[in-house]
Amino acid sequence: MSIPEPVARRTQPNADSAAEDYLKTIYHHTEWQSAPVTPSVLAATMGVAPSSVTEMAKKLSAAGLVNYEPYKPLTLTAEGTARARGVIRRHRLIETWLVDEMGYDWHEVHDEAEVLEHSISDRLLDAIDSRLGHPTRDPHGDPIPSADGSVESSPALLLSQAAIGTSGMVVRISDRDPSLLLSLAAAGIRPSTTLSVVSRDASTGFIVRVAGATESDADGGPLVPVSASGGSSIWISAPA
Amino acid sequence: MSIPEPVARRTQPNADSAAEDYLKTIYHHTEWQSAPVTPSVLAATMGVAPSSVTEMAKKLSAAGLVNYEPYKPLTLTAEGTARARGVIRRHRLIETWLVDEMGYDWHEVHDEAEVLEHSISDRLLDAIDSRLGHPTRDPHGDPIPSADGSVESSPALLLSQAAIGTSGMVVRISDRDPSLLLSLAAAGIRPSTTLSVVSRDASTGFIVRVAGATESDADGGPLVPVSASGGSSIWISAPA
DNA sequence: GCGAATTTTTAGGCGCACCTAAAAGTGCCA
DNA sequence: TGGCACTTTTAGGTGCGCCTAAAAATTCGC
Ligand SMILES: [Mn+2]
Ligand SMILES: [Mn+2]
Ligand SMILES: [Mn+2]
Ligand SMILES: [Mn+2]
Repeated sequence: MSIPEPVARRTQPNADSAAEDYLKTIYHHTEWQSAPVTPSVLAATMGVAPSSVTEMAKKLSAAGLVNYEPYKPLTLTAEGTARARGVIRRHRLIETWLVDEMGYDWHEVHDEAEVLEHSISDRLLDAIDSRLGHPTRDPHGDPIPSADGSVESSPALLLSQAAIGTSGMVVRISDRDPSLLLSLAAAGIRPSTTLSVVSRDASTGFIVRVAGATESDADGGPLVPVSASGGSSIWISAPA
Repeated sequence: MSIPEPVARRTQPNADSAAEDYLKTIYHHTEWQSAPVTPSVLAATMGVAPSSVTEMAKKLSAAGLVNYEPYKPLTLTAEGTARARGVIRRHRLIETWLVDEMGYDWHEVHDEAEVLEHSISDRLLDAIDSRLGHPTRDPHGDPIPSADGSVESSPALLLSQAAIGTSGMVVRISDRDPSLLLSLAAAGIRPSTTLSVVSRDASTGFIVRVAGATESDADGGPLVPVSASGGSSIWISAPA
């Protein structure tokens, strides 16, 4: 007859996933290019109003995660950086798991990871990490921060900033645009593919030569067009 | 120089996970025992104030998921039942996955599933379901609703309601109390274990005899004490 | 069948993460 | 150096899911 136990079920639904997304986005902006992260930039990236950024900036500042002074760009504190890397670690391990074990293709994983990164426990994250053998790169070539917070950074060059004739290995491709990922996969372009820049035109886009999987295909594989926006989504290894 | 794309990142954090938990809890109350689900009962189970239940009841009623009339018990509409089963399907498949593939023990999975049940996509749920071979029972013996919404129900008897001398197979053990699960596992009691009720005392608890894994151990295995609350957490198959 | 105890609903608030509109600050450049 | 465009902050407001306290309805014991 006992009432079914007042189970303290209120595991708060989603903790502070909004805050986590702000931290992650601030970190992201400094990860590859490093322009100052102003409220307007952050607002545009996150799809919120600038005033929302100001509000959150104050909260994160009060929590010691963000350095905020009115009218100045936002930066992460050491603690904020650590937290951001934690979220990114989750995101990328989840993406890797989805591709390696759950039959997802690389263009399908971003949105799922965007949600799960806030829900998964440390325990489960560790289990995934172990199963995958502690990977250091996600399916898009992004480095996976290690559990202790260190990140392997490889210097890279945006395709849009490479001179004609430059060649290098694809290091990383932004996972934000699924259709780009789909078309690049079709063209055989993935992290570790070797490319060379054949032509570039700010408006039209680029043409790259894709080296075959084997080195034998010496003087070049197929020519592939890459849109202008694709050019700002592909990083190649910086020439030595 | 382009601003980093106004990605419509607002995948709403957690959809309506609160609503899902209400539906699930209402369903739960009718799944094993069927007392009327009043606001006070629901409030106690969910750990919220009764007034919160009334409010949510109105919302769910407006959404066509719950039948609500002031001062009457809540019931689920057909649509509400379907939704509840969907959440429960997610919950139990996640639990099964955690135990079968991720190295969790059965007493550790409930809380993780409580969160993930609201975050996982249909796509991922299907992938998990396939990997596991479309299981029909979770680690605690609870039936997993199928994708089309049907549920296999096996008539069962609460240990606390079984007469002395009754024996039967454990069909299901509530997953709400991890410490109970831990001690039952230590005593070798799991779904499909055969038990017989040796003694019962409403206040002290119960003593059950656990049959060995093999039938050979005919006239009985070890005697195990079960607390009073444990008695309301273990279901055994109803005698034929 | 009536009053008291209990349950349920209503009323009014709170924090969160968002918004729009208005005010204030910054910085460029004529 | 002053004006003006642009950015940022402030002010005030919304919906959600929760709360407490008070009011209303129901139920139960006599
Ligand atoms: Mn996210
Ligand atoms: Mn990625
Ligand atoms: Mn839940
Ligand atoms: Mn279970």
